[in-house]
Formats: sequence, C-alpha cells, structure tokens
Amino acid sequence: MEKSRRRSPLEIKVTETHMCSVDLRLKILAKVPFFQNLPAEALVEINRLFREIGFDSGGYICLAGDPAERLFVVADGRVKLLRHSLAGRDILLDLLAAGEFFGSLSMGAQDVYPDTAQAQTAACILAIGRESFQQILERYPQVALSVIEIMASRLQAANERVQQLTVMPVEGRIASVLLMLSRKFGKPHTVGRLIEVPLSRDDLASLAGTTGESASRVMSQMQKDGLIASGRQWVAVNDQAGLEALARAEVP
Amino acid sequence: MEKSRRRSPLEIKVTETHMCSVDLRLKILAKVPFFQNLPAEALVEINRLFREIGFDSGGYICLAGDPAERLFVVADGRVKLLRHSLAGRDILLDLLAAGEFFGSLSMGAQDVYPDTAQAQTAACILAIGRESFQQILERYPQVALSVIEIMASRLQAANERVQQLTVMPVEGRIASVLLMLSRKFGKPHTVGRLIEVPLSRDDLASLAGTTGESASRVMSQMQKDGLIASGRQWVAVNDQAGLEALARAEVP
DNA sequence: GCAGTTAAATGATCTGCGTCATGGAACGAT
DNA sequence: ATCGTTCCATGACGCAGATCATTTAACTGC
Repeated sequence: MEKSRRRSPLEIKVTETHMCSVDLRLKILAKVPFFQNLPAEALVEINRLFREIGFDSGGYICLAGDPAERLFVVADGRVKLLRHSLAGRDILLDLLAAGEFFGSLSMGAQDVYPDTAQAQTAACILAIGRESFQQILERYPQVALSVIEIMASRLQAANERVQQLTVMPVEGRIASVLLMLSRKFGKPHTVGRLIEVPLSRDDLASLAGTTGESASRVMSQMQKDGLIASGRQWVAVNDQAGLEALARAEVP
Repeated sequence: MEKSRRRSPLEIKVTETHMCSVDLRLKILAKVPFFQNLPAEALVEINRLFREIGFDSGGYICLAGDPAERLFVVADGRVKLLRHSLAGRDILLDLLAAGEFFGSLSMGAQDVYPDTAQAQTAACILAIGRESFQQILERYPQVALSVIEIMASRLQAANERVQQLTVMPVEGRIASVLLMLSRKFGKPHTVGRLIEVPLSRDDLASLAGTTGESASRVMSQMQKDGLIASGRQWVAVNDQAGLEALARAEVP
C-alpha cells in the first residue's frame, strides 16, 4: 500500500473572467449534440443569437426559483447543477461538461429555473433567450428531436438514481457515482483514470446521497483495496471492474 | 377517533379484456397533451396509426430490457411504471392516468425499454410504432415542442424525488407521495379526497422509497391525527395542509 | 519560507428505520 | 356463511449510517 494522500494531479485552469474566442464559439456550437446535423449557415445564424458570459469558479449562472428566461450551453469548464433545501443542505443533481445545456426549456412564460447552476471551474457559458430557442426548435425540427432524445436519457439517468437511492447501500452508490464520473470526465493518467473535475468528498457525497464522512470512510477503504487513488479534491479510478462489482451489490 | 379499517369506497371497474370504443379513441387522443392543438383531420390520420390493446389488471404492457419498438398512450385505466432490481425488489417510478404516454421515445433503433409497464387496473392502451411516431414529430413540430415540455416536467419531478430521498425522513416522503397522488388521482368523496387507484401499502412504500411496514406505521399515525383515511387498497386525504407541513420537514 | 485556511481521515456515539415475526381484518370464491 | 388468501397493523430487535468531535494533511497567500 502506498501513501494515501498526495499532491493533486489535477491541472486547474486559472483563466480569469474566462471567455472563449469568437471562432471557438462556432466550434463549440457545432459540437453541441442537438446542433450537430445542422448546415453550416444555420449554425452561423444560430451563433448570432447566443450571448457569451464568463464565470469564475464558484460563480452562479442561474438560481433556482428565478424567472426562467434563458437557455444555457456550457462552452468551456464544468458546471454543477444543484438544488437547495430549506435546511441549507444542498444536493448535487448533475455535473455538466462542454456541449451540455441547462436552464429554461419550457415555453410557459411564467416558469422559473428548477435548479441552480454554479460554475465548478472557471467557465464560459453561451446563453440564448427562451423565445429565440423556441424559434430554432420550430425552424429546425431535427433539433427538437435531438432535444427529446437527450431529455429522455436524462430522465432515465434520474430514474436510475432514484432506484439506487432506494435499493443500494452507500458503498455501492459511491461506486456508481465514481464510475459515472469516470465515464464522463475520466482521462488516462499516471495515477489511474483521472476524473478531471475538482470534487470534494462533500460533492461526491451529495451526488451519492450521503454525508461527507461516509464518503470519506468508503473511499478510504476503496483506496486500501486499490480500487481508486484520491487526494484533496481529486479522484482517479484504478480498478473499474472492482467498482462495478460494488455497484452491483444491493442491500438485502 | 373512528374505526381504522373499513370497506373500500373504491369502485373498481371489472371490464374484462378492456377495450375502448372506436369513436372513444378519437376523444382520448384529442385529450392527450401533445395532440391537443392539432387540427381535427390530423387527429383522424394519427388515429389510424394507433393500435388498441386491452389489458387485465396486473398485465404487463412492456418489460424493461425488451427491444423498444413502440410508444404507448394510456386510453383508460391506470398504468404502473416500475423498475426491477436484481434482488427482486421492485421500485415504482410512476403511476400513469389516461392521456399519458410511455415506452419508446428515442429513435436509436437498438434501444430497449428502460422500465416495465404494468396495468394497475384493467386498461386500454393505444400503441404506435417508433418510426410512425417519429414521422408525426417531424410533420407536426408543435407536437415535438409539447413532448419536450412534458419530458422537462417529468425530469423535474424525478429530480424532486431524488432530493426527497436524500433529505427527507420516511414520514415526509409518504406525505409527499400522498399529496402527489391526491393532486393527480384525487376525487372528492364522503371519506375525504379519495385517491382513485387501488394501492397497497407496499405500492405506496415503493413510491416513497421505504418498506411496507414503515409505510403502514406512518400511515397509522396519520390516520390517528386525522390527516388521512385509509383501508385495504385505498387512501383518502383529509387534511392537505397537515400533510404539506409534514412534507416540508427535513431530517437535520 | 511560515501562518492561516480548508479538506480529509478517523474515532465515538446515537438513532431511524429495515428486518423478522405474529395476529387480525378485508376480500374473493365457492 | 365459511374458508383460504391477501393485506394490514404492530411489537421486538439490530445495524447501517448520520452526527459530533478531533487530529492531520494539503493548499493559499504573504
């Protein structure tokens, strides 16, 4: 067994008031799943409808409960989607990478954002007005079909999580969360498959529906068993099959 | 305090091999949220694409894991959307009323149904092929917009549930479930606002992410406090404000 | 470098609720 | 009615994991 805590292998960009270059925007938009099959000139036009906003790490992009008038696309950085509870205990719903969207999809004019979005790293966000996006949906039906597809897979993921919270013990849920993060944010690295998002034990706990202490205990054990490597604000997966075995275990 | 158990005020239709009349189908389709704003002749045409299937109570409409080739609309009856776990422990994701849809929305040809659908009462179901539905979406963009809207609200509901499972105690979760059911299936009745679905304690427990025994205990207490009335396979809400107070309580 | 701050590990304790077990009440069928 | 089945209520018990508290390690800014 090796030393448990070490220096972070995560390289965090410190770009202040993070902005992406004008031509980068087109490249980003072209990579957004639901704009993928559009002709180039449509993209150029759509690009004009987006406004670009930079956020420092920790900055709030939108707040749950605020009137929902825009839809956002992550151009660069990581965005945390979360929900506040009355007792101040926040729960993390999702982590978004470049190309993913959030914010207002519904056309009801009186709607509010259901969740808060917070920049987890410095981030560049593209924003579009609710009605502009609706025009795009009407003009390009294939975009609407893609959006439906994405919503369906998000709904499925949410239901999966409901199931996990109901039938799996903490260890299994943490394992599932780590596997999901590894799939989405993992990059090969000397320490293992490094999850390229700075995440505290509390963040992971919130994703798994438990407490920071429990997450810490479980992850210490995983580290001892050689399943993962981790330190302050970083995790890497070393034994995917091992984690999958834990993620399959149920409570009874 | 009154006697705790009584005869069921629920009237359950016993229509065998439940089918809905041909002209009823049009009325049903017109009430489906995403077909609501379509011209009459479009509805007639769409109606032709649907096939009608009757199910006895308890019958399986589709099974999680089967190749997903159709989309279903509930014409009459109640449908239970659920997920099996490896250990045999099922969890209830949703209860659907007439006008709601389920099944395959995604266009990927190789997809499978993510959840099982089971008739909770005798039910009449309208089914349409995956590709036929996609043609409708392409032909009538407004339908696609409605579908997006519905998916967004379902996703929000699922996220709400994740939050509840994380921060609320059993009592609060049962209260939330009862309120939700009362909103969706409640009808005024002498015993209170009666939830017009036959639901066992285990069903309610599964919706709240707990066990039948815990649900039973909590509901006994609620009954003593005059919040609800209930018996074998039925519940009625008597004090909505009281339940809402419980649904607001958190664990810390 | 050093001091101050924040995150992580880990131990000690306490409790909500899951599990197992039993008796009784409601319903369906004959 | 009566019987058998299913559903519900309720008690007893134990444990996973939340909570509280303390120490140690990693990062930040000066």
